[in-house]
Amino acid sequence: MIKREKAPTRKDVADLAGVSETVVSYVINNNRYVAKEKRERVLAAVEQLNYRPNNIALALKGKRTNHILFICDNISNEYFGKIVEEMARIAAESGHLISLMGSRNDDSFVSLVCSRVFDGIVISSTSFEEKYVLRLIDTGTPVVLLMNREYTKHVAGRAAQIYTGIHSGIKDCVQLLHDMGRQHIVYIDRVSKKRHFSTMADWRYNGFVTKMQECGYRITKDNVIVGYETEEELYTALCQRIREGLQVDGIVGRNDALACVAMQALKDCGLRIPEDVAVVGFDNSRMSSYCTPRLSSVELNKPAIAQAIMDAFEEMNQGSAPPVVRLKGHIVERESTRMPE
Amino acid sequence: MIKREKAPTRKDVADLAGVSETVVSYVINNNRYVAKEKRERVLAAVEQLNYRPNNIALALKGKRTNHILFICDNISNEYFGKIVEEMARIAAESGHLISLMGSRNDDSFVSLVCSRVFDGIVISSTSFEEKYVLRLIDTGTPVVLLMNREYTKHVAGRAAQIYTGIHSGIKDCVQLLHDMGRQHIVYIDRVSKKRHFSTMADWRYNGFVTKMQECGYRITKDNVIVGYETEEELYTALCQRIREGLQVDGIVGRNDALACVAMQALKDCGLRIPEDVAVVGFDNSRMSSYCTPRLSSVELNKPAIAQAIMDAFEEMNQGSAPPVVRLKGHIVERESTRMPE
DNA sequence: GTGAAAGCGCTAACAA
DNA sequence: TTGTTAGCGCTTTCAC
Repeated sequence: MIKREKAPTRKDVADLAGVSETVVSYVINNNRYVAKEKRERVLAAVEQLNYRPNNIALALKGKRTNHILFICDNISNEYFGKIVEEMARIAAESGHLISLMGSRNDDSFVSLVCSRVFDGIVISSTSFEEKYVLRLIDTGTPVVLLMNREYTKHVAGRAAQIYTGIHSGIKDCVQLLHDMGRQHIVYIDRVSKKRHFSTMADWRYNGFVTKMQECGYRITKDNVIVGYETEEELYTALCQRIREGLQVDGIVGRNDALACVAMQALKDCGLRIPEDVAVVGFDNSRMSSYCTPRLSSVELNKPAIAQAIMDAFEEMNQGSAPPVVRLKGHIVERESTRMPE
Repeated sequence: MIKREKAPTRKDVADLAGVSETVVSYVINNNRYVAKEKRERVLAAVEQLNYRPNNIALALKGKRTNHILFICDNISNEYFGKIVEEMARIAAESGHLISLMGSRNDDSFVSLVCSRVFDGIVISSTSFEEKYVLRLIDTGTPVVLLMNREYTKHVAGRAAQIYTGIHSGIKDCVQLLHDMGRQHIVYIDRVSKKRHFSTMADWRYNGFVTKMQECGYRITKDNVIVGYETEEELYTALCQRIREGLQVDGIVGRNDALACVAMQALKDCGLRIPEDVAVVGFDNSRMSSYCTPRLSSVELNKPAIAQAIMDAFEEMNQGSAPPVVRLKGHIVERESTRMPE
């Protein structure tokens, strides 16, 4: 029951300009010589009718759709929004639309995405299954992966891979706390309704464990807080564990929100930040400058990430092999790790 | 140079099942009687080839695209993300994709959106120009407007209108401060590179001014903080104005981030919150529970908004007139407005 | 109950 | 230099 008013078609333009549809096509695409005078008539008709080529018809013909899709875990995370904003800025001149979509781990979601046809798909999700990634790649659409996690060999060489700096970022956090002489460093892993546990395939978790070992720390189950479904639950559990004597003088949060929850728990247990416990978050989101104390946090280079994504699509469309890019982030230090004089 | 591997088409299915393409179509759409045995062969072929109808071809035929677009001002605002999440949850069973896109105020953006064809478009933007909204409506696509601002008569009846509770929410803020006996209530308006000034067409500004008058306050230029390009600039200016003796004992922030900036300025000027100045924000975003003191904030009913949007599309697709829906939010009170005993 | 054929808006051989 | 025409994958009369 969807009725659309008839947008002007190529035929309308042709009629108005008194030429054949083909000529219109040539003028629009600028790929054949057309008599100057006819060309001008066509352009005038285009102008007058406010004609725009129908993207859908183009897509059907196997042409570009001018639409790039960004699939993420959590659409309300400002990190993704910022990257998409940057991408949109870059894409504005090439005439691409960028849209952001939350992932769903099921066949019908993937089928829908496949059938809708995009010029490119970027995936930044720790939970989106690799088999689905492969199905997307199989459609022939250029795919860019933001490497939050490891993928198997099946993906290698078939999709662009951008290492955003997550791994080294988390390592920097551990280094920072290590440099402060902290002995009991604790990592706050994701909260998840599905009780999703991180493995070494997860690049944050991996970075933490790897760096801890490099720094000579021994890792026990007390070094990784995991298994809670909500932030409230995490808060409560944290308070309890602290009161029960959990040894902790440094915390690395998987993201800023979790770091903030941890800070809340610490403060409510009478611990001082950073004197008793130093805390670092991840994402450098707005809340890191608004919480108390202000939170040190890893800032990934979002403009560079966005640029790398767009460049990767460009290259792949030229026929090059999917590139692999390695970027780095840096810690923005604030009060939560800065000892008062 | 985009090459896609050939996805199975209706013809492949027909060949495999040994029937005509038409029969396949009938089976898929379930709109004609097909001999049971043939139907099963078709279904089997579909299964075997993992065939999915090509959405683009459907769209070209004027069918649904199963894709709804949400256009917003600021894609990294978690408010939009939450609404889209809810919409996606509702849409999962009807098989719709929802995607979020930042608006751009120019012809080419609108043309691109028009030509891409969506089943529905929701617009929540204070800056997206009405003429562009009208162009979108003119394509025949059902449009839902989230009423952050006023539109002219040209839009009325042609697009669904959802009043999210912004207007009453801001009024509630003023009421709350009024009830606390505050005399000098200040509204922090948006920061904007373009030095965009709010007018009475903006529903937050409008709500503030209206309610202030209803409560009998006199409004001077000191009651509206406006005209700064960045949050830093706002912070600096605020500090200076406070030191110069700005009269203020209540603040309403256009959003949580601005309220937080204001709190920072107040604290840094030695004022106590809420004793000296009570502060309310808007959006009830995560930062409102992480800042110090925790910020009271207006929570809009995002699940209800999402439901209203999806219902509106449903109705419009049934051929009903675009509905008008009025929702309400409520203030989540926290420390920033709660006087200690 | 089923199939042939037209056509959605567009591009790209191929002919003229 | 320009027009004719055959499709891209699909739906839907309209015959059979």
